[in-house]
Amino acid sequence: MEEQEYILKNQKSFCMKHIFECGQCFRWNKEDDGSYTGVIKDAVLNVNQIDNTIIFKGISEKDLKDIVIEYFDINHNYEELKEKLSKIDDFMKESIEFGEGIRILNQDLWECIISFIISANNNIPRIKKIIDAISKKYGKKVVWNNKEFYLFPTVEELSKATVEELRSLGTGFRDKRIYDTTQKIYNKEINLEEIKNMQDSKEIEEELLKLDGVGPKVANCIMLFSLKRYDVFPIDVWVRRVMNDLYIHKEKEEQVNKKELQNLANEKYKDLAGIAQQYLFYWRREDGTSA
DNA sequence: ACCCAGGGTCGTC
DNA sequence: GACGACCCTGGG
Repeated sequence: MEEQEYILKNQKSFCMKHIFECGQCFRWNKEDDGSYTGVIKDAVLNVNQIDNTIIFKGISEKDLKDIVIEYFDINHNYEELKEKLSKIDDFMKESIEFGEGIRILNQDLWECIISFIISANNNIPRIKKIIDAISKKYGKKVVWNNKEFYLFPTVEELSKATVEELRSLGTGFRDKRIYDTTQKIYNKEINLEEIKNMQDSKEIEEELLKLDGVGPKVANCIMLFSLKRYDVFPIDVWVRRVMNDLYIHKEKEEQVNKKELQNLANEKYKDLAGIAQQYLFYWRREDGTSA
C-alpha cells in the first residue's frame, strides 16, 4: 500500500457535502479541516475541495486515479444531465439548485447490499454506526497517518459471523437477514458476478429480491448506488413525503399508493428517475422549509 | 418519563 | 393485498 495523490481541476458538479451526505453512502466522515475521509473497497481515501479543484489523497494497491474516476463517476456529464432534469418542472429545478453538487457514486455491490439491508426502518447515524462496527470486527485493519481504518469485510470474512455476534453489534432484528443473505452469497446460491453482467433491470431486481432483507426499496437502492441503474426509483418515507406534497396532495402521505407514485416517477423522469429521486430526497431531508 | 420515528421487510390473516 | 411487529437510538 503506497500513498498516492490525484487532483481534478475544473470540476463543476462536485460538492463533497452533497455527495457524502445525501444518504447514498455511509462510510465517509468529515474531518476538522472540512475534508472527508472514507474507505472504499481496499483503499482509504481523503477528499478535499478548493472551489472547483478536488484533491484526493490515499493509500491503495491500485492506481488512485482509476479508483476515483470509477467511484465518483467522473466521466458522467452531470451538467448535461441536470439541464435535462431541470426542464421537467420548477420543483425539479429547485431541488437541483439545492443539491447541485450531488453525484451518484459507483459503490461496491456486496457492501451496498449489506448496508441497505441495515437501512431498513433505521436512521442514518445508526446505520453508519452498525456498518463501522461490522467492519471493525470482521474487516481488515489499515493504518494511515497513525489512524486505524477498517475495510468492509469480504463475503468470506462476514460468512464467519454468527447471528448472535451480529446482534451484539447493534443490528437488531436485521441480524438474521444479514446472516442469511451473507450465506446465500457465500455459497453462490446468489452469484454477484452474474448479477453485475445482467443487462435487464427487471432481471436484476428479481434476483436481488431473493435475498433476505431485500424488498423493493432496498433492491432499487442497490441498483442505483452500485449498478448504475438510473431508471429505478426507490420509494422511502422521504420521497413519498416530497412527492405527495408536490404533486399528489393526499391528506396523509401514508395514503399515497406506491404503484401510482412509481408510475408518476417513470412518466416524469423516465430513465433518470433514480437521479431525480436523489435530488428530491436530499432537498427534502436537508431543507425543512421545502415542504 | 413517555412517545415517536427512522432511506422497510417479513410473516400472517 | 392489507396490517402489525420489529431492535435500537436519539430527540421532543
